[in-house]
Amino acid sequence: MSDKSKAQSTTGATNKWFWDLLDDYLSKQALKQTRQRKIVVEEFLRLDRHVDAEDLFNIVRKKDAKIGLATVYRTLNLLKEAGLADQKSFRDGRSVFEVHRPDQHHDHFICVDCGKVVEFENEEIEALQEKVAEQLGFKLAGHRLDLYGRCVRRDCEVAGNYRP
Amino acid sequence: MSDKSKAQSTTGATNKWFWDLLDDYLSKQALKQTRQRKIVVEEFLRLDRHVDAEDLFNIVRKKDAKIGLATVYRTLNLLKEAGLADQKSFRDGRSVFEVHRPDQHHDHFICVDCGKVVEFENEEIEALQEKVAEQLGFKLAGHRLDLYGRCVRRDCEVAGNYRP
DNA sequence: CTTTGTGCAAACCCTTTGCAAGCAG
DNA sequence: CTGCTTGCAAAGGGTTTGCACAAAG
Repeated sequence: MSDKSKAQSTTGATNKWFWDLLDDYLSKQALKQTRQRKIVVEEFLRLDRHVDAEDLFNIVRKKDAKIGLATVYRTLNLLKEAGLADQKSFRDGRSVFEVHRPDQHHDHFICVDCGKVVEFENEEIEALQEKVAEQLGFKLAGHRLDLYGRCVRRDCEVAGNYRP
Repeated sequence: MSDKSKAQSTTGATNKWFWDLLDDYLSKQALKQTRQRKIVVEEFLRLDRHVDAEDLFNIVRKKDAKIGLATVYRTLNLLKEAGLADQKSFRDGRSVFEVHRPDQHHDHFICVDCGKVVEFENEEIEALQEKVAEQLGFKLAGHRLDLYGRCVRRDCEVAGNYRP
């Protein structure tokens, strides 16, 4: 568990790297920069947490009521193609997206009672993963680690709503 | 990476514990033992690997052409309720089921090119997970670890077909 | 201008559900 | 007999796609 909060800013200021990579990708693929894309990405970055398409859609439509859900999906998929976002599916059916940080990967702890998600990072585990991959004769490209359990909160009484 | 092959048999012989628990569950819940359920569970156990509902359906219908896909889904969900099977979703939309082994949990390595899945187990990682959970103030109940990478097989050229 | 992007709605895909008929207990 | 189960088909819920119009380069 290291200092995971240092590099992240809630403002868009430190996200220049993201926009740079995105611009790069767009021009290389001869894709276009549009108002809608800009809004979706801005909000995605501003939130800076895992969101599903509909979450983001509801936020984005406040900025521009005419943006469609399909555009949000298309933009998120674009980011995924560009390697700038990761897609995961925690619960069934619905999947969530989050900014892909090449340097600073984080894993998740999900409370099986209230569904709360806490992010964490552990270098020892990451190192062991590399080792395991090597032993198996694979070249590791990425991973996903979700821990499930119960958080020790008084207000966490919503038992049974979420089964991994 | 320990001796994970020792306890598993491909025949149904060592699966008595499973049937016992299932029978228990059924009678306690006043549910019924039916021909269809028996066939679905038999094949599920015989395969002894992660399968999606349609996979299993295609196998099961060879034993009984009249079994419906819905029944397969219902049976798998029953096993999940009973705590005898785990459900995971590797790729989008489709989820896979596998026998829940309380004693012997395994994680997965998924080739991002050919989609091949290899199971592994690493006690050090598991131990660290406990530690992390404790540090976060959680009580660990389970986990899911998927490693993504490329396998070193000559016949693995199916690049781009699978993105985690 | 040419080509990509957008909105809308319909199409898709996996999974669940309603219903009448079928069986286990 | 009672009520859980099944098959079928239709409905659901999230995601994608076809199409005509809009807009970026």
